[in-house]
Amino acid sequence: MDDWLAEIRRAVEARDQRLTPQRQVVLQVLAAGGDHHLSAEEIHEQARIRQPDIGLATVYRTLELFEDLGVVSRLEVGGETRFELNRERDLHYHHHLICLNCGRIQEFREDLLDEVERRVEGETGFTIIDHNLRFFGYCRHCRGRKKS
Amino acid sequence: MDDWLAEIRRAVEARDQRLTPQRQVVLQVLAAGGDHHLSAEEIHEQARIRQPDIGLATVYRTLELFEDLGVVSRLEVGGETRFELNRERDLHYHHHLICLNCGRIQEFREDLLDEVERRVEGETGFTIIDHNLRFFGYCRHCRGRKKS
DNA sequence: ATGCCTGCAAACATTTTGCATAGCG
DNA sequence: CGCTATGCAAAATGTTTGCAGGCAT
Repeated sequence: MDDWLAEIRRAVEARDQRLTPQRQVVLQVLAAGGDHHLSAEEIHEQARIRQPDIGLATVYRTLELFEDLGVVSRLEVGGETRFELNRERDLHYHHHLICLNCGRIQEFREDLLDEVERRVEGETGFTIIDHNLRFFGYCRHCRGRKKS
Repeated sequence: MDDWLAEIRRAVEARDQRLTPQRQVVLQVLAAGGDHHLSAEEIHEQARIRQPDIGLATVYRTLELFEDLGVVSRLEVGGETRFELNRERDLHYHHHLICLNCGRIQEFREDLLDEVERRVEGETGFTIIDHNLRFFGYCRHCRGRKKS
């Protein structure tokens, strides 16, 4: 099961860097967060439960490292950045649904975008590396009531 | 031709607000920007050419108003927010291609997303109001050379 | 010892807010 | 007048950086 952690450790050490306790804690927090997309501040808060004097800057630096490694990806929403663990290989094909009322973010897996991507490349001459699709609306719970 | 401006004036006045000189200048700047997506700072800079003592806060407040009215939309990219005028009615169906090298943003019109949207609504119970699709890659000019 | 890592605080960039004043209707 | 709008400066956010010390090889 910690094949997972071991793999990340290998990737980190391949860059002559270390999977320190702080970095592991950040991973644990992200993993425990499930499908939640946490802000740096929230990750920091959670991390402090296990590692009381971890600094916010360390969290940011850690997230940056993990993003470089492809372990984590960032999602900019409403002026702040939220982070998620990339659990599968097919991270390319998952999109976000953002509730305009409660702010909750859920995910959706989908593979219909390849076609669109190819059309865009053909028509514009742009070489596409990645995409990012977000839907805004109201989740099941917030349906009907716009304020809450 | 200024059917356009008149329409916005009507929308503003319908809220018991006014289309002041400052607000008009912001509109002019956005209109002159063509397909460019300007940051608040850039809009402020341009606006000052015509209206030297317009304040940055006014620009922000104006952009907020116009966003409420659906006249302007915002695009968050790389930690900063960029603004664009919604020229057509079908603003729903235009997406952005962001060059990872030079940062230039171009647009692409597309209507293939309705299908995806309906599938998402069916499978998740989410009510979708809007979406936002961005492609990241290299534009024609930056192809090949990743640094420049 | 020589690296990478860390916490802290300061620096930064962007956006928002408070307030006194100005200006339209 | 009453109410919206403005400029300015201060405050609030969110993120990055510099640095002195710490820790693991």
